[in-house]
Amino acid sequence: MAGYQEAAERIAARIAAGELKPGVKLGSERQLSEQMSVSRLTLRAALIKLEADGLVYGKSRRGWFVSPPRFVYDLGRRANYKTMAAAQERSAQIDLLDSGLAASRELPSCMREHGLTRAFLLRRVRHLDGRSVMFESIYLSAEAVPGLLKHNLADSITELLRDDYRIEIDREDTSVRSALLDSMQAEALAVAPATHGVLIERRRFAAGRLIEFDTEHWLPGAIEIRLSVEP
Amino acid sequence: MAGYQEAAERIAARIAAGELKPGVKLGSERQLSEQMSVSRLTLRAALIKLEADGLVYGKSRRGWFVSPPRFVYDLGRRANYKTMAAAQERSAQIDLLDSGLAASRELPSCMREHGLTRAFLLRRVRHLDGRSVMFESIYLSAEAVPGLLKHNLADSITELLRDDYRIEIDREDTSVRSALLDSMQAEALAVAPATHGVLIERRRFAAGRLIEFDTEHWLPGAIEIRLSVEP
DNA sequence: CCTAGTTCCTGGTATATACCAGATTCTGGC
DNA sequence: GCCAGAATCTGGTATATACCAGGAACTAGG
Repeated sequence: MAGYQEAAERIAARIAAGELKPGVKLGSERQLSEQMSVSRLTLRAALIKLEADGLVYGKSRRGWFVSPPRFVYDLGRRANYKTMAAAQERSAQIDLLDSGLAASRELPSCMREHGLTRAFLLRRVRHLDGRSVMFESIYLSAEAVPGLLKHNLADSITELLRDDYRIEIDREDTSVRSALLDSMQAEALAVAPATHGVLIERRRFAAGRLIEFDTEHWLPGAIEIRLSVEP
Repeated sequence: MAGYQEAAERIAARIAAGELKPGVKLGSERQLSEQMSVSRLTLRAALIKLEADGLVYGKSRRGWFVSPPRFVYDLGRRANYKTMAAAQERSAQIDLLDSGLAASRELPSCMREHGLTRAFLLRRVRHLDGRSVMFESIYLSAEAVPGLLKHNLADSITELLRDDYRIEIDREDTSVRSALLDSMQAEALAVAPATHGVLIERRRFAAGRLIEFDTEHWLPGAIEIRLSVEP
């Protein structure tokens, strides 16, 4: 009786008991598998399941760690990332990987449907307590934000639109689903290729015009999405 | 050069080309792995990745199938499941697995915090085009809905509350995250044990009182959550 | 023609083994 | 004491093999 389910339960129990604290690195896979008398593949299966459940997370070729609490992403409140993180007593950081005009080939179809032909594309990685947890691609209508690249692009885009361009977002369509990370995203987040994640897509409008299209790939154990509605 | 990534791409290409249509069963794992000149484990890894991306789905011990389009779950519109499914031209069905008073041990903590001591528990499975896609556990405050078990529990609970109990939900707190299915849920949905899924939790209030607590475990490839907000 | 029981097939799980490339650690030279 | 290069360790991937229990298909009996 040495299945991955049992191995997962034993590790989960050690975490629940407080024996292993968030951020702590588990031993190496070979080491753990020997300790628990299972093969390395079985141990790996257990870790991958625990990762999907948000109890541990793996950093590619760097080991497995006990997960901190999920970041709570409130779709209702329009607070920016760093403010939300501060409210949860966590440190946040945004890295700009890439910025420029999107090639017309790679213009998202939803922008083309709205008659847009040119857009800026930003690629960013968001960190939480030093860990990279989200990869985002932001498309901004080039007509709406001329000279975008001269601005600070490593902070809240909402605030940039409001303060520098006087654009107030008045509608936001959000979509959430499960999706794989492509190789660029996986590498940027230092996770195994083809890790699965939570994909949030947002279309943001001002005065009926599509201003921004945004895809956010979150590591699945790192986020919890919340929403309060009053019909 | 025979990795799971390449195998996944080849299968994805066949689906994208329309060669394999939604609902169609792929060959057996042994058969496919031989065709593609990879080991069965490698082929399985490819299928599991494709499943996380929503292109195929596995039914435990029954094979792998090409996924139909995701069910679009609009959090904003308060339409019921069957209506939403009909609008998407899909057939929906709800099975009641279990109903009764919840043991006080298994009363969810959020209900206890609201001073509730007794609740009904319903377990249901929702189907889409004949495929089971979601497992839900519904806790209803026993004070709010006396004699609940005499009613039809295989249809919209919202409508039951409104029509039979004159309870109008005026606030709904929703939470979405990634989570594993437990063995009961996996069995009811006919998927492999410890499959990962999308967990939607809802707390529903009427006149400031918690009426209902609901957990919905969706198969990850079967659902897309949408929301439109106008600040 | 329908049913019950047997057989075969399938996916789910487990093992041992191997190799690669990126991270980390160690070590020798300056 | 610092730095660059080498050796080592680690996770990621791939193979072959094996067994089990649930599903599906077939077959024999009514």
